Amino acid sequence: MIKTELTEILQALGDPVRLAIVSELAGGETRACGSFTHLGVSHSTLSHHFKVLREAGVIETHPEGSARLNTLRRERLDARYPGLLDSVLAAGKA
Amino acid sequence: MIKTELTEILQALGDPVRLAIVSELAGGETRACGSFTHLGVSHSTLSHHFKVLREAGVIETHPEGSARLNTLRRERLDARYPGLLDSVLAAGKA
DNA sequence: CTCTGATTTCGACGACAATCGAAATGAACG
DNA sequence: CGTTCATTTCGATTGTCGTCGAAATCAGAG
Repeated sequence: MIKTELTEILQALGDPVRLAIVSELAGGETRACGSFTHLGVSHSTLSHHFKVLREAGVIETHPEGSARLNTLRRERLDARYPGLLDSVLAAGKA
Repeated sequence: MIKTELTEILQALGDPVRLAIVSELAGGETRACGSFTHLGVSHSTLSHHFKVLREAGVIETHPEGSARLNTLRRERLDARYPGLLDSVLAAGKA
């Protein structure tokens, strides 16, 4: 299965936990990894999902003190795939 | 993993073969299942992918003579998830 | 330097997904 | 009804995915 960049993004967003993460990051606020425990998965699983989103180019992580803050790479996604993120987020909110 | 309707659609579109099928159906033409052999997978695999797309509500299949014609359920998708299909198709074309 | 809190990596495991070939189904047609 | 063509289902295999707990890493505080 030859995975393209687009299918990788769609696949990354196609998991409920990851879609919830992206949805919560969509407000623009940067959030630490540890603030997602309410999603009901363990820390190691969360870390795995962050890695998938990072490798798909959906989020980026930069260390800030002892924690790591995650932000949505909205500009990059909007430039490369116009409207995609917005429609997914709008659909997820409804 | 509690799969929602949206994540099911995103996951369905997150496979290269299925995205290619949807892309080719986007012209509006209805195509028989058998006309996708150029994607490099067997008939049974094609049938499986059509089933996934059908169950996700992305396409519909109606028998026409001895063959089955597939069409994209564009109106339904556009109504439920405005802009989603268009942005995915535009991204896939670029 | 050690302790502490936050995150990642490491195996491991069960579930699911993509794929195939072969067999079954179904619909026209002689 | 039997043949033929198109599609689906079946059974099997192989690989990937989501998940966990435990161990490793890493950055700051004492």
